[in-house]
Amino acid sequence: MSNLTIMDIAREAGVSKATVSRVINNSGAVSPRTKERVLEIIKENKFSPSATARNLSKGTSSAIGFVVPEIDNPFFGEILRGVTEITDKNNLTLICCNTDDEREKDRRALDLFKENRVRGILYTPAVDYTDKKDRKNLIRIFDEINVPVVVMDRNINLPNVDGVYFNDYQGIYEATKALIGAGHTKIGIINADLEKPLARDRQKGFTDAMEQAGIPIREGYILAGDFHATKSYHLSRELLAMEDRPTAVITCNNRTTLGFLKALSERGESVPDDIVCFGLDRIETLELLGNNYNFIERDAMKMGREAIKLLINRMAFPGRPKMEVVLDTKLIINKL
Amino acid sequence: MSNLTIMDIAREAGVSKATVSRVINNSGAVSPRTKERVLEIIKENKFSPSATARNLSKGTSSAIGFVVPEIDNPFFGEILRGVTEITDKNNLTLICCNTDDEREKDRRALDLFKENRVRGILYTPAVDYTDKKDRKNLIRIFDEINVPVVVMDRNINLPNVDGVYFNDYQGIYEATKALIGAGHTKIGIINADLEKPLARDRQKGFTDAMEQAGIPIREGYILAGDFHATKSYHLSRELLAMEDRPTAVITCNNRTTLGFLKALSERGESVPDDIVCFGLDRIETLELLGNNYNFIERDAMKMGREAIKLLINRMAFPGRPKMEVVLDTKLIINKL
DNA sequence: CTGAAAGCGCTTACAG
DNA sequence: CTGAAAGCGCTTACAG
Repeated sequence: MSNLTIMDIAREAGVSKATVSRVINNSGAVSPRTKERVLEIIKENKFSPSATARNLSKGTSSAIGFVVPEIDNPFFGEILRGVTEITDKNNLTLICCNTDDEREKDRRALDLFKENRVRGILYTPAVDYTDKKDRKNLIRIFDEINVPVVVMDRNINLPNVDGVYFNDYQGIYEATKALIGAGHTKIGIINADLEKPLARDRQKGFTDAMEQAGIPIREGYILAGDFHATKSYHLSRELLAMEDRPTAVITCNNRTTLGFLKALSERGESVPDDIVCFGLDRIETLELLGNNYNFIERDAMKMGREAIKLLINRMAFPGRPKMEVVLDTKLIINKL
Repeated sequence: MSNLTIMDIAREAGVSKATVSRVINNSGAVSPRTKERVLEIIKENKFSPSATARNLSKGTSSAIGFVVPEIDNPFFGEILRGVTEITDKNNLTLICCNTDDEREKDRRALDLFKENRVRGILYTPAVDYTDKKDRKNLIRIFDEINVPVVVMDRNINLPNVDGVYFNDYQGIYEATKALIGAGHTKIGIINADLEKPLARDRQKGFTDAMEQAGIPIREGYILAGDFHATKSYHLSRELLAMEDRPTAVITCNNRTTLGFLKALSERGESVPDDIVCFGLDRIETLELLGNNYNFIERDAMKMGREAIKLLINRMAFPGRPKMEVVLDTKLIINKL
């Protein structure tokens, strides 16, 4: 049996489609008696109006595009959870895409959103779009889609686009200061490619803290990987094997931390006795197990909530100036 | 500037809407010259046809509903990843919902899917629907929506509905046998409420293996929690504090394992020296760190892939008999 | 090979 | 308060 339509309901209620529509939307004037009768029949038949037809007719849509690079990374899982918490309440539909950090998939996701005429996009870029051409291209695509966009987590400095970011600079800066305060001077850092904005930002937090304390930075202690565990693991092995190695290491995201801890445990060493670790992001498993690493906490669920709120706000006020929400991080210190 | 329509393209190309439509869909006959011209103009204008209008017109949809209870649990994150891998290739749109294990949200997700006239649903139930009334209700809802459904992971035995499940029974059964084979006789198990089908299934794997080996099962070693870490933690504390405690413990999902390991590490004890642990599901973090627990591996990404394949197949062959895919698990043994 | 027209299931001025 | 009609942006028989 195919789906009922508004026409079926109208017929059965002995009214016109228009009236049924008014009842459904609670719009216009409908006499109480008519309304009741129509509602009754709708209920009886478990009728629910087609979102597709409604969207076409109204020229709007209830869909929000959501795209993240690694949907199986709990960090993004939590963001998504924060988002759904609010979309659910607002009757918004989430179209989810996963890009595996590939530009091509990023592109396809945006095409999909365009075809579906989404009302807004929650976007964590797959790559950093530092390449001039890629960047121009991306900006053009957003121009074409022409709906509100909120960038999450990875700030690629798009003109006139809202965003929600963590204050990673501050997090790393404070973590570094905390280590220095605890007497560490030989501090290493495992970061990603320092050409990339995200990595640069974090690196600056480190450098600033070190310079302010008048502590020289040793080139050999600065490792530039790619934010993934494997790379971090290999870099960490080298670092840990150095003759004169750091007494503390800062890792710049949760994957990096894991790579480091793996290299460490392979040597039969552990934190914080053999070396101190200060990581970015909570790692739930380790925390549960009482692992003594220190971390900079970032509330991903909150990021999700803020992002969708920003988007909804922008949908309501398309003309308002660009807004960026920067979420503070928090140091969780176990032992330095 | 609002979106272009097929009419704009038609006008500019000097043809009718029908022709443009044929070009877009590669359907019907269009002269090569016309086709080329139309394509040219489409490209120039970055035109992409409205999925909404197309869906309404064709009476179909490109959307698949995806609903899981805990989107920030990496297990479901991986399932989702497996799903997107295939939907991306088939130009299917994923509408994601998160239910937090709440029946009410489960219900709302299905309503949403109905309104959006999705073509199919990938469904992990929020609750087990053992309650007769709830169950009837659910079946009725699916009847109303009347599109293919594939249940994932949690088998609630819906009549005539496809599903993809792991062979948890076999996993636990083999794990238990492995423990017995290594000489353990005092084996505990941390499971969920044994009234629930999921838990019962796992429990049976345990019981069967023990009985076949002629080993008596001690009531006190059987803990029934709820598949969450906190509950497991509390139960584990009691278990570990017993005078005559087990030498090995089986934990029935990743959360349960964490709760157990937490209770253990709090006592200053660790696996496998103080007690052996055999868990269901890999825990990436622990593995990376070389933690010596044993686990039953379940390939969640594969579950995602199989589920969407089953759904696509069912969409193509609506009349075919019910199919269930049961994925084998695999023992990963470190030290028993 | 191409176009005019009807239709998908709604919404919304407009008229009464 | 209610309905007839036009329109949203497509697709698809049908006729030529």
